[in-house]
Amino acid sequence: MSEGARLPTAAGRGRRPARARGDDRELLILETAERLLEERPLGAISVDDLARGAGISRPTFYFYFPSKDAVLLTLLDRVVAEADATMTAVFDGSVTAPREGWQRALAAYHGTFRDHRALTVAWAEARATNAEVRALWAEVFERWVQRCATVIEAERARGAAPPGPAARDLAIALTSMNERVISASLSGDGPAIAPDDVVPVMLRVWLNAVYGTPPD
Amino acid sequence: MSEGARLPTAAGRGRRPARARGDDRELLILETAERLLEERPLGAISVDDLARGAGISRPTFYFYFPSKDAVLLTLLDRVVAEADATMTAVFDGSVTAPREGWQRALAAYHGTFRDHRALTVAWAEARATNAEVRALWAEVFERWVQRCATVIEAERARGAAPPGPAARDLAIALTSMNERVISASLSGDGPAIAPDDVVPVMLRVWLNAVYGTPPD
DNA sequence: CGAACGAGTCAACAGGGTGTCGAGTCACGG
DNA sequence: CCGTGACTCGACACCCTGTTGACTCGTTCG
Repeated sequence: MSEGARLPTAAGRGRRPARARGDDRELLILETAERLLEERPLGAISVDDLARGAGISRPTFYFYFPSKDAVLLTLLDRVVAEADATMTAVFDGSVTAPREGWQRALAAYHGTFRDHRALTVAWAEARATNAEVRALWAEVFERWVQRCATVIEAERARGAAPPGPAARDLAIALTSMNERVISASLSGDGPAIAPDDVVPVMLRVWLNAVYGTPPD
Repeated sequence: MSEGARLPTAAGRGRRPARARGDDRELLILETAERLLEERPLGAISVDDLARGAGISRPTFYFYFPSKDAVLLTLLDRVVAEADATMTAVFDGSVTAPREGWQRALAAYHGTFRDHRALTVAWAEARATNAEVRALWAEVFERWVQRCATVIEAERARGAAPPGPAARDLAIALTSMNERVISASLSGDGPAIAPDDVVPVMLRVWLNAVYGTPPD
């Protein structure tokens, strides 16, 4: 099917369409993966499904990716980049009140994952069995923890927050909460907080944990 | 191997050793599973491993359990029963101070899972792919949430705790934190809180979330 | 032009896992 | 001794993964 399409892409720019076909296929595989993940869990998607979805045979799939998980990893790298950008913007943005700063950070965190529901759920699933996925998550988690720990220490230093457990431990505990609460809310199994209440509830716990009775 | 063993068990009691052999085998499979889980993750254990570990062939395994996950489920049922017993004891026990009550509850929660590290990690892994495991966990989680929500409401009613987010939402958020923090601490991948600090840190977050600046 | 090359492609295979079927064995109770 | 029910497993059907080797087809270069 679609045999007639003979690299009409980027024709005007001329000069060597090298790997034009290949890039298309790669993209198609990624899109197929994202599409299939919307309708069923990662475990129910085979390499053959991805290959056929992209109009190629299974062996050809392996020409582009070393495994099914590698496709997921590529997809996740994008989300990670997006999340990092958002996170940096939020942490560097001007904060008038502490409450507002934390609120914005939590909303950004929540928003990023909510915008990629299927991917987030698949991520959680793959983390259980794939070491690379686990490592990628650990990396993201660690960055978030460090930023939060830094802020908590700053708040303590300027006397806005009382002393307490090691800032890092507190950050780990609270970030763990975020992760699990959001994951449960998105995957929909088990008791979960209603989507619209996720951020307010988390915010409340964060503020209490960092400041005791919250400011304002 | 061990062919010579000809049901010498329960010989004195006489009268039909019906299913004596079978019960042994079933037990042996469960023990094998628990033993193998100490040394490698669930995904790296095949039905054949379980069967050979119990000295039987793969088809015979299916006489006792419908699948590998069913073995895990049986193992988990025991832990759940134990956890429920502990939990009930803790919640019904006399509490002199609120702080002490929560501290005891969190320590019990943490202790139950720490005492079954391998099983807890396997549980988390299986939850990603198996609906029954997910359902069992949801049940346990829900019971814990309800008990906590009830206590939070009682504390608010008697004026010990200030109003805040729906008690149930707060309970879900905090229980989610427990789950993830303990799971990370036991599985050892990614940033985690040191084992001995898990309960103190969680306690601090719980008290702040429920009471604002904690009592005492 | 024609050989050489590299990207892209896939049928066929090897290997490992799951779950099932049917034909057994064996110890009792009638 | 003959059934019956617990128990056992060789062999099979299937599904999935990852690899191999041959093949097509543009491009490039002598």
